[in-house]
Amino acid sequence: MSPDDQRPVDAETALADAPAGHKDELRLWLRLLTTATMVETEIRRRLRVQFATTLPRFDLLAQLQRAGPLTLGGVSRRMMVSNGNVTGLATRLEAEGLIERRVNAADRREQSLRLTPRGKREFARQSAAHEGWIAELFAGLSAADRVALHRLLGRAKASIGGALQEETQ
Amino acid sequence: MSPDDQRPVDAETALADAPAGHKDELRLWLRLLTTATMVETEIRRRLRVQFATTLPRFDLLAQLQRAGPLTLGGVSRRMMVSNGNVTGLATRLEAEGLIERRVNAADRREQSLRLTPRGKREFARQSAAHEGWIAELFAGLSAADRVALHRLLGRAKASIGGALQEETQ
DNA sequence: CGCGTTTGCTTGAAGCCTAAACTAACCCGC
DNA sequence: GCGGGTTAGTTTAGGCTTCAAGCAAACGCG
Repeated sequence: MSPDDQRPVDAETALADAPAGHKDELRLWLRLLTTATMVETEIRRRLRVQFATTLPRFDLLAQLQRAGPLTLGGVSRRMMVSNGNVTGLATRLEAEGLIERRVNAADRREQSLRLTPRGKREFARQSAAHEGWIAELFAGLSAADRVALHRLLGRAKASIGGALQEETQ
Repeated sequence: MSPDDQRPVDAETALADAPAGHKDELRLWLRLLTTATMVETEIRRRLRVQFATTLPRFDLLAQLQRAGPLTLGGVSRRMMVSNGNVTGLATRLEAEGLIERRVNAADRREQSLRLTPRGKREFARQSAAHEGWIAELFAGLSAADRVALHRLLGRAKASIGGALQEETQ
């Protein structure tokens, strides 16, 4: 039973010790994933304990705040999630009185979502805290490193986007 | 209402156009998140269509393959997920005949998970494909960029880890 | 020895998420 | 106008995930 090391071991550490091949890319991917997961988990935790909300709810409010009234489909595309997902999320947020639905008279298939006044207030509080949390988590990175990282991630995104394109074609 | 732009818009593009403050870090975080999400979504999709499996299942098999027999708790720590999560995952994988549970005679609270022969074969196939997919997605990045990105992500991880530490103390 | 604590795992309730099937509304061309 | 195709949104089934509560085994210490 391998007395089993008890300290927390992150996925990357556990996985990265493999032989040769494309292991280079694999290590990069694991580190990217681990980093994103660490931040995401912490943000979810803080949203839960400090605001009794969740990341998807917060994200949906953020879309409405920044892009004005949106259809469900618009939110779905922006959040990169499925249509059905947004339906459920919107239902819950509406029930909580943070957003409201309004059917588009000109095209009755569509409905636009918008923040209620209460939703605006609530999101403003959450958003300010959120911005601070992110700043705090990345504070250990120099400004130059942040810029460099941002640039390299841009290239990574382009690489991935390109690969996805080719696949479709 | 708002004829609504129809092209896909990723979260980052949609969110990053905000005023001043700690927006620097926020933009970095959004790009990091978007990049990771793009890869993850594609990997999930390919696992589903090519192997009729899911990412968490694959990850659990990967842990067992690379770290030998593990307790549920060991898997939980390595995968950075909750205990209850692993219970359900293990139940499904056991039902599919890919792993087996074995109670530790010396400590009957513990049970070790290990791959069955069929699990080993299945994972070997999936793993080879997975490695290729990752290489493909990051192929547009030069070796130098990959190294630099890996290094910067290491610093980001350290920054985040540090912030989490302080919080606890 | 015995009792309180810790540890490993399971359960239950709730929410998130997807793909696929479906409904309703719109559009287009005849 | 009307039928075929498209688009917006909902529903359903299934899986993933968490937290919190709970149970049983083991530990530790008086």
